[in-house]
Amino acid sequence: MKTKDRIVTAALLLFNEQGESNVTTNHIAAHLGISPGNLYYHFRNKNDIIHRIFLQYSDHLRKSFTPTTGAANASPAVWFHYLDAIFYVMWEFRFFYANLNDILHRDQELHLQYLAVQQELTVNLQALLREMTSQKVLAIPDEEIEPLTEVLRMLVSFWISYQSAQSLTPHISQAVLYQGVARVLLLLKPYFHPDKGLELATLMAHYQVLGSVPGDPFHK
Amino acid sequence: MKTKDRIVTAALLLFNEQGESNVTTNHIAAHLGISPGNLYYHFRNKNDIIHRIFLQYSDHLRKSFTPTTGAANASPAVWFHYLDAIFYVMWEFRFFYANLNDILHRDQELHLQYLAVQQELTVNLQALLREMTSQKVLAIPDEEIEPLTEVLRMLVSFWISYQSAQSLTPHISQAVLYQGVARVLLLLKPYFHPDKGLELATLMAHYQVLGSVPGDPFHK
Amino acid sequence: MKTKDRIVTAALLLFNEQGESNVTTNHIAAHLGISPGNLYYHFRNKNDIIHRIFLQYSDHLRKSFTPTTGAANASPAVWFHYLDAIFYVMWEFRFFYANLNDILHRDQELHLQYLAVQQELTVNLQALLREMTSQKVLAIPDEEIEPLTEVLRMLVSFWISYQSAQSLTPHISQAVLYQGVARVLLLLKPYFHPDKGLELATLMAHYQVLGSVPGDPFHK
Amino acid sequence: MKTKDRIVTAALLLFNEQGESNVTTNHIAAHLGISPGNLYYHFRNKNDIIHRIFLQYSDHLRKSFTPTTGAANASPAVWFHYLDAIFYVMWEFRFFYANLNDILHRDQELHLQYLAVQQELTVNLQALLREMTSQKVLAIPDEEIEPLTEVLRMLVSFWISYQSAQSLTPHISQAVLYQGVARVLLLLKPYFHPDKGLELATLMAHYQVLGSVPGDPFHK
DNA sequence: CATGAATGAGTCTTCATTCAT
DNA sequence: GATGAATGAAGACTCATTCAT
Repeated sequence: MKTKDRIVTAALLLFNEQGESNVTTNHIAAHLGISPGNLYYHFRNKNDIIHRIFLQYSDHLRKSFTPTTGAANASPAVWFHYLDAIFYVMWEFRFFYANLNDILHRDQELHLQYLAVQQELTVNLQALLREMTSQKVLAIPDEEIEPLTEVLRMLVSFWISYQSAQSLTPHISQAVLYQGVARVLLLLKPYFHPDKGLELATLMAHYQVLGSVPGDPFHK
Repeated sequence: MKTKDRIVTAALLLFNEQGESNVTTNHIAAHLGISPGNLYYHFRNKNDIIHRIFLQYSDHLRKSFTPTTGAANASPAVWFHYLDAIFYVMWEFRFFYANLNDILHRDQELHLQYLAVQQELTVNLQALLREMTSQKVLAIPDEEIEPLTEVLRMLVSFWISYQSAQSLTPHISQAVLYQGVARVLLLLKPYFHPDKGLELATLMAHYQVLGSVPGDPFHK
Repeated sequence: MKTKDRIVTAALLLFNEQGESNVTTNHIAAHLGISPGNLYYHFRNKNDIIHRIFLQYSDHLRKSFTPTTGAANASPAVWFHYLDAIFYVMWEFRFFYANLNDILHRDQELHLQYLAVQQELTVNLQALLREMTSQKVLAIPDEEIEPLTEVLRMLVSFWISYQSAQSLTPHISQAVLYQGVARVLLLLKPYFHPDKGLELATLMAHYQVLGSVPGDPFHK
Repeated sequence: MKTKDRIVTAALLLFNEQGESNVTTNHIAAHLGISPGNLYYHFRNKNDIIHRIFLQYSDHLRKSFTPTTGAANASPAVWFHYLDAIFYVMWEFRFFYANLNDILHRDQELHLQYLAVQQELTVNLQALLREMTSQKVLAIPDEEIEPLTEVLRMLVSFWISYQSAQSLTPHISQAVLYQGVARVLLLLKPYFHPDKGLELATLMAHYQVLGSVPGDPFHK
């Protein structure tokens, strides 16, 4: 692996473990056993590293949330796909969610890119909900689509922050993130078509189980 | 007003205006025209000031969310009271919501107090929802009370952070907070008893108007 | 002596001895046995210190070059005064002359102040030459007053740089500065009225002697 | 053109444009599209490049200021030649004049070469003035030849620095350099033989025109 | 109560230079 | 000849906190 990639990987690891603000460029360099100068050879500054990580993040988002049309959206398999994708991004880039505002307000360029990605997501999510409504999976009044997508985005974006505030340690476990995924379903539950009760129950059960792993295997 | 109180007031003002992390103890002292030493005579450290602010915060919360029992909970006046109280606390202590995790994870004692208050709130909120359900205002299945309160708490706790992330400036307007209050209603809407449609519509209209002040009078 | 003044004095000393660019804020602090933080308590940054020194510099200039009118300007005593003042400022702030452009182009505010002082000086110097011309001491054609003042200003401003370039060590001695003063007289010599030959010769002899001290007593 | 020469050419260009201290070895390499390692293959270090530029500089000087003997020195054509040569060297190596002391005191070997060239120049210049005096073009008392050559050298060596200090931008235009050439004539004017008034006036007019180009064509 | 000077560890960043390939 | 990754010492500056008066 190239040094440049090793830096990104190490930064992501340390950011996720210790919080972005507690990880200095010197920490990252020391962690890799390279000199600070070398790190600055590959990246102009710390924000530049975060930029690179953000690219990975938005790539994942774009790949995972390309909307499908038609009957596919009536299949639980597709629903699993989306919910798993939510979980994956939340976990892999949890430092980003945990320090969203610090990071965005320090770097306007990144903030603009973030807003662009959010805008795409909003459009896709609304299309998805409308499609599911027309597939008779959901029954969401048209005027509620918009506020609902907003609440859903907010839930996903700040679930980690919320959970971090609920716990004395800033670390979050995968289980806690699965609980967040389950909450997404909870918010949609009132709108689910009665016919789909069984499928919905299966989905919810799935993520509730994942969300209740007693001993978190990832952090002691 | 005593110096000690003036410090708390000034700190709250500056924190809300500029963000807690951007306000140093020297800023606060300079703002009041006192010496940093004097500030440290009254408070052991910066966290100690935040502690005092937090006391005001939790006092407000406790006063405002004491649950009522019986028919009172069927009255829109009471609902207004709660929603206005939510708004008030969000606005008055917005710096706290904007930097929740930074503040909590730096100071375990404060964090414990925060969790205690949240626990009280959770109990009260659940009682309120149950009471409203028994008053035939809402119809929330018992097993959904718990997750719903959690989502509501989360919505209120991170609405400011969410909105800050959506905007290029970290400043928050009152209008934006009223939109958050309106979202609380939105989440409850599916559970409202059909009979209460009119009252609900009035409530929602009220906060939507407040949330859509075109020119924000607080920040240009 | 207050710490703030001690910092200015130490900075001036070290700047003059080692060159402004070779003296860091940490050097200054270490030289005084104070912490870097303390230095930054008294001054916002390194330029701020230079600013303060520049104030002393321009104060001296303004005090020393207030022009006199009338017969006084025909007296050798007054000429000595001006030439000694030139020497004093060159010596006391030699670091400034030695690094003029680096310092000015790094700090626009200082640069503007510098230009303002230079403008004053130009006006005063031109008035002086005209006065001496009308007192029959000099005979400078009116159209040459302007370019001549410019050359004189330039000579004084860059004499130190010039001499530094001529020597393998960057240090300059007082003798070398006196040679600069003598050069000022040299440039004016062609314009001196024949009647004043004796006075001029005395003046020149005075500064030539000072400029030829064999062993420089100030630097080994 | 060989890489080694391309490096020298690029370095000179960038130094003149941006100032020697603002141009890193990496800048030069990047400007040429070569690697820093390659640059260091051809030159031991940054000073080594400056060394090479200095060779060009001194070659020009030596070629241009070889003194002529006899009647040739009474011809305005020769005077033009010398003054144009002064201009050419000032313009082509302006970075060197702008940072003379930084460059010399960093590199003793270069400094020694510089002093040697200056010594040659001094000898040649004095010979020239003496020759012109014996050709009845100038009338300089023998004891003033020496100090006058020194002032002239100083004027030429620091005219750029002086002008840079007078302007808020560090950039220098050709017009400004022509003004410097005109100042050389100004300093000699008092010594010019009355018979040569016409020729002198022509010369001065020539360089004054060049020195007063309104819109500087080289920098916007 | 109050002053304000002082501390010092820590942060990001730069750049001439080296070296294995 | 050339690449480009790597080094490391150094610099300016910040800020919560302490302490003598």
